[in-house]
Amino acid sequence: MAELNSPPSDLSRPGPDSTVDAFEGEARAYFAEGAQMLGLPKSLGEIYAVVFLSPQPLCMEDIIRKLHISLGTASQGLRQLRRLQAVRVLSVPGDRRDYYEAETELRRLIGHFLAEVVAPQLQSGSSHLDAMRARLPEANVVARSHYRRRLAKLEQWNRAGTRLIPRIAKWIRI
Amino acid sequence: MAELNSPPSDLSRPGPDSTVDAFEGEARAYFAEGAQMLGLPKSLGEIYAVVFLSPQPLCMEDIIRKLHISLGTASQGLRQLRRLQAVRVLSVPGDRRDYYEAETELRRLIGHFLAEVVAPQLQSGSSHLDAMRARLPEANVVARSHYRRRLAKLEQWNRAGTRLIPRIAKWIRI
DNA sequence: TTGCAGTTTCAAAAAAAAATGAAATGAGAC
DNA sequence: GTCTCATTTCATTTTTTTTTGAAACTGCAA
Repeated sequence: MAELNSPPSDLSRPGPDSTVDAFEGEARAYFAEGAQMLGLPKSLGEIYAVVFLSPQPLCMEDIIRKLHISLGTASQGLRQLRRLQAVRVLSVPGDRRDYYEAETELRRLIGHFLAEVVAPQLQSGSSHLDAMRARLPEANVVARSHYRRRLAKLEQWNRAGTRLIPRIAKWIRI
Repeated sequence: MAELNSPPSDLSRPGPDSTVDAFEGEARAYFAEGAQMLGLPKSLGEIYAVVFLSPQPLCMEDIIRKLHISLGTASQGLRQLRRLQAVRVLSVPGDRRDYYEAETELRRLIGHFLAEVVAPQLQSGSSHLDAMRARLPEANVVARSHYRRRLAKLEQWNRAGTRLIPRIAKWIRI
């Protein structure tokens, strides 16, 4: 209840508020878990949570202050979020800081994730499959046809994935 | 070329063969990367690769010998693969060891992954959202409606995911 | 320019995740 | 039932990932 009308050091930002903190804490946990399921660092999810919830765009310093993380973590986390286009960068004239706001369209978030994370994975997979085909064991006829069948199955998976990816982004409605 | 006709210690298994090794090495890399993209341990992918490629079912000892991993890693990896129903257990009468063969139907692999990994995540997410709704900041009217809008968006995502999951498994063709 | 706030980088530290292997457990051959 | 060997468990070690923060860099305001 301390500073309802007395901002802490910056004019326009609200001070500590226990209901906001509890609410934000849940949101951070929500996104942290989501990030981890996608194989991304927990801190990435937390940074996104803070930007997602904020009514105004935030600068890096705001994020550091809210999450008590280091400069390095914030900088690298924001870099990744930018790469995934999960945040947009805004420039304020007369202020050299970068401000961030969240991309909140699930359709776009998924589209960028597919393009930045899944597609490269499929491409790398495809290289492994090419290498496998070049090294098909010569062994005996029975074994060879077994390996060939397995490889064919993997190639089928990879092709299916490659064809599907561009379509999924379009199918998403929300 | 050493032991083309002289199995190493077990009658029915082929000995070292450099073309098989190179082929399998690529397959292990393929599945290791795939596992990591799904947030699963690399060793899980490698174990699956070995079982997936093997013409015969393998026992744990076979896997340990092929991958040079410890008993504990093999046991825990197989436990997870069983949980995901990515491998099936076979019993051979008169042999107390368990033998494993791979589930190779992508449709089923995806279905089990959705059920065992994604669905619980959505459920947990849903709890966080409930907690958020119970803690909606009371602040001023403008802020409150902003938070409410954000929360509604997350709830919409979660519902979409929950509705989608059972359908995806059916849509998969391969 | 020049100075400096804002940002990035990166070597080192900390934390988290995974692997190890010996001891405990347990299933099934005998 | 007993004994053996396959498997599980789990405290410890190793490896990998993430975080930290100080130094280098950048580009804008003055």
